[in-house]
Amino acid sequence: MDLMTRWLDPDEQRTWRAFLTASRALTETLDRELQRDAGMPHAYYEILVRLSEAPGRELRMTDLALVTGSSRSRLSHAVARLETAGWVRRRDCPTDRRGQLAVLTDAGFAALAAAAPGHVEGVRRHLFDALSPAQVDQLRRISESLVDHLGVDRPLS
Amino acid sequence: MDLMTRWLDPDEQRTWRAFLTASRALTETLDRELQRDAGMPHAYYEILVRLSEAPGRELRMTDLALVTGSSRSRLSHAVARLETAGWVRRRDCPTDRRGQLAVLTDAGFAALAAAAPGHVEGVRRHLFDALSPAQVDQLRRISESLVDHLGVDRPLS
DNA sequence: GCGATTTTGTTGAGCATTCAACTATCTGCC
DNA sequence: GGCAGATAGTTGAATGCTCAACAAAATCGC
Repeated sequence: MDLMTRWLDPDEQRTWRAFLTASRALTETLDRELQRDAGMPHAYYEILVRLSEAPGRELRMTDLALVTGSSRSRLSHAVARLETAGWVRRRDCPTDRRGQLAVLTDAGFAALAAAAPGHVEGVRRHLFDALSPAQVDQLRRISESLVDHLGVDRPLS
Repeated sequence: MDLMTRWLDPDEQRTWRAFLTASRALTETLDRELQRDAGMPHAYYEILVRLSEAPGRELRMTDLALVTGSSRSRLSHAVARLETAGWVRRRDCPTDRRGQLAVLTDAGFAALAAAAPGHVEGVRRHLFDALSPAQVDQLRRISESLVDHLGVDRPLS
């Protein structure tokens, strides 16, 4: 009955489980550190980062969802929360009356600036310090292959 | 003020963001597929897998938390849910009166058997089909380095 | 043995995410 | 111009996770 299923051989199994364990442990560790040190989950940090890099420090909700790899719904809830924190505000899009722009406030920029050094240090410690330069290069190629293959090009829902 | 911070250079930045996007997209895609096709999140699937591989199809809660990389609390909530689904039951540990054993039921095993082919196919399609054999090997080494480096050896909380 | 500490597992509150449903607006087409 | 369908964003309910607090039982140190 499983004649169609391309099961994983032991090597693949080992690779898959190691990858799962590593990526989960890494993201959870960084998420925990960020929550502890800056009072925000990693998803929110990413929103602030992307806004800080955008011209005018503002982005359309859909574009922000795209670059942060989240669904519209998730982003909508998240921005609502960031708005009550005073780190982001919304304004109407001038060219599309359906649209909303999320704008990074000065307080949001300050919160990001305060959080960044510790977080970057964490990324370096937990990821880059564990790998050789060749492995970092391999990881970039592998990740970019996966991103291409998965077609990460639209909001998740 | 940032003299101490080892910032990421552009290559590292690119690697980090690609990795983040890839691992998030991969896990979310598989999670969504599993939820759609088998009615369970990936975390629950993993619990069933690990129980199915254990002698007697049962494990101590702490050990199960360890191998699934979850906190005791998460596991406790999850097993409670799996118990109401009829896929797992609990029994007292005979050698430690504090302890609980999570036991995979026949219904749980059947649910796992039904879910596995589709999920494995998804892993192959979304992960292995995107990579060359050399890259798979690299990914294994990289992931194992990370796991070692992160010290994944105890429940998360 | 016995008190201090550790370990095991659960619980409840709060938060983040998902999913489906919904409104409002825009675009394409005739 | 006007209608059909697509797109933008929000909402609320349900689900899962985190964190801190807790009870019970085991272990350590003397």
